[in-house]
Amino acid sequence: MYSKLSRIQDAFRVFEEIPIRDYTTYNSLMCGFGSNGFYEEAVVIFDQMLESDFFPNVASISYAIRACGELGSLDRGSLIHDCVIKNGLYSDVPIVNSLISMYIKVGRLDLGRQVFDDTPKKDIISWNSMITGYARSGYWVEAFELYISMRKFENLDPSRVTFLGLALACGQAHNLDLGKTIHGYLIRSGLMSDVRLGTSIVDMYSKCGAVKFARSVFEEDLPEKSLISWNSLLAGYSQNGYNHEAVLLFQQMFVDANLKLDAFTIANVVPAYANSADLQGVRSIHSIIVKNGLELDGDIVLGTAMVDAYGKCSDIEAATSVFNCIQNPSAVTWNVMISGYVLNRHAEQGIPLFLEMLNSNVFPDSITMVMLFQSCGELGSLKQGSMLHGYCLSKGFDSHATVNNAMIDMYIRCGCMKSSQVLFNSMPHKNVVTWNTMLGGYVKRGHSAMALKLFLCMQLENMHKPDLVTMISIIQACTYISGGRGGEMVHGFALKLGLDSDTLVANSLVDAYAKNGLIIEARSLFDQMDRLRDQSSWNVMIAACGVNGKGEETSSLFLQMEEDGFEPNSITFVSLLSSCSHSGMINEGCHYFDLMVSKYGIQPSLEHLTCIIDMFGRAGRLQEAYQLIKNGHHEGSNCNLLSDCDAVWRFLLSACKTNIIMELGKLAGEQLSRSAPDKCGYHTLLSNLYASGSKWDEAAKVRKIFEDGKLTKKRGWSLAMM
DNA sequence: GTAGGGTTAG
Repeated sequence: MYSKLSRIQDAFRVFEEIPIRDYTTYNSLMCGFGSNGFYEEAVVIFDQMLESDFFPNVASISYAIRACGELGSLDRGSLIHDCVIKNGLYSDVPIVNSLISMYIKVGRLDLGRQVFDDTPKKDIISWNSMITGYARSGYWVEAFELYISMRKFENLDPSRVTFLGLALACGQAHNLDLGKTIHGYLIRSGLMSDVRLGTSIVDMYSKCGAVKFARSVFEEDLPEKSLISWNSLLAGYSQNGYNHEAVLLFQQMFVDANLKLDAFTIANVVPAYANSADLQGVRSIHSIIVKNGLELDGDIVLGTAMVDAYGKCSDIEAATSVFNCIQNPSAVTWNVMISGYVLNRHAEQGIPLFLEMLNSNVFPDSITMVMLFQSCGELGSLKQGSMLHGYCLSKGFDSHATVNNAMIDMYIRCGCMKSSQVLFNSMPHKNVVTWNTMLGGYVKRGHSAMALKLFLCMQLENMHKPDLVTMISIIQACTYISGGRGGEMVHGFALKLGLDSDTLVANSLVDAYAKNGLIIEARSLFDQMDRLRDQSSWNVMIAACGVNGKGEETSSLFLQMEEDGFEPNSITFVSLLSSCSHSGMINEGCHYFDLMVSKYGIQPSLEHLTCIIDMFGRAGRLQEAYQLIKNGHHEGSNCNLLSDCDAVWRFLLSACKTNIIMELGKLAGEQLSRSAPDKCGYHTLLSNLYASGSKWDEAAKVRKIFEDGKLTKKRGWSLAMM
């Protein structure tokens, strides 16, 4: 009685007090433990039973097998399996079914299949368990083969559960065609009115990325919707990048009084907020979690999603604090935490966190390695990266293509092209990302010719079709090869590969033509783009005019851009300002700067300010640039670039040197000596400024301070070493 | 006594 009321402690107390026990006592207690999730306890009772006078009967054995499956305990499960064989229970179908299910739950599909093949008697449950087992792991071929055998050789009719399994197989394998067939069959047989089956079809379409179909099934085919139906559609939106739709659906669910949202709902909507970098949204979800009494620590998936969300929204403190709340972080939790640190410019936390992870006995997976290589690459830490490379070899992670790709990227970022090449050449199973990483690496490091050579190899090998990412890298490579015809060449590639109608590719091509000085070709391609144009296209075209000295064309482009409904962004103004600077259009430049701040409310960035300095510098009117920035338009903002940003001062100082403007240069030098005394770069700049103005004494003085500084440092080191 | 729809990282 107590067991059925979920008051398992009381049940156990009563059990302890019963002096004379029989099968029913043991079985009902095991059943009680099992159905309340106390599998460990169920197994303990089973052990006690073995020691007692009552040998377990079929019911107790099947309870015990189930408990082993839930616990993931292969060893215990196999022991009971032996016991089943010894006692001649192999002809009991439910026992055999429990064994199949247990092996599948502990992740041993092969052993489950062995039992399935060996057993003389099977029923629909045996077939369904095996089909669902394959389906969960995405082995749709095996799942369907079994289904066909079942119909053909056993003449068994499929049940609803069979179709749940088959729909799941299609979803896991992203097999949309087969999924549609199943859907059609369910409609014809009138089974779609079953909420579970209908929901499994929504889920199948969601997993196949066909969210429109998922939505229409949800709306039209489901006469009755459960919370799971809603959650399945929400997952479909969220996982396929339909963030806005996911949020809207969630809000609809939130106001619907008949729905009591659960951890699945929340875990599904969180990535939608996270991927649109909506910190407010994530915070509101956090408060919903608290209000609904859903513990972040209680559901590891939800907790992990929250850590990830805060990380992606740049609130690393909140991410850390959620992470610290989680008692038993999973490997995924550790992974998202490491990733959060890398994203938020704290890559140095990667390795220490990894060591902590190992300490807490959570085994890292291939994604952990990918994250750690990212952090080493970000830090340029070749030493840590190489050590991690060794670790991967010893643990067998080097068999994962993604890990190898991350390693190649790490070596490239650490400036070690040789190692990345060796690794690349040694990889037996490359994928398109491998090629793209290596290609992109050559481009980033300025080895355009090598990139083109590799691109040729890729096509000769003919194993992996170049994709958009390949194309963008190749366009960039061609932008900087000599002869000026790189743009045409790469345009040819894009046409051949059928990638020319992609906006990103077309934008890069416009840029490539422009940088090769072919402004006419750039403009003509830009005009052809028509509906393909996005905001970035306009930015690229404006910049293209700028570098080719066509400053006057930018104003009309800017007007057209606004007419076409694209609002200029920060990058647009960088392009505009740099174009004005190249064409010596100071008045227009000032006008755009003013427009940017007052009309569009965009805070000037370092790039904008360097354009301004460059623009005035070219005319020898640096004092005005200084005034503009100083009096500028950033009053009231938190960040005053002139007092906070050394880079602006350094750029100003450097411009003063070129223009031999002593007073302002000195001012910039003094500012730098105050704000960045440890960085010696400014000494050189300042002494060069004095030297170019023939103020040799001052130049020498600055140099002396610089040399002395170095000397002190050296002395400090020798002292420390003694 | 056995099977049975949904969740996180790249």
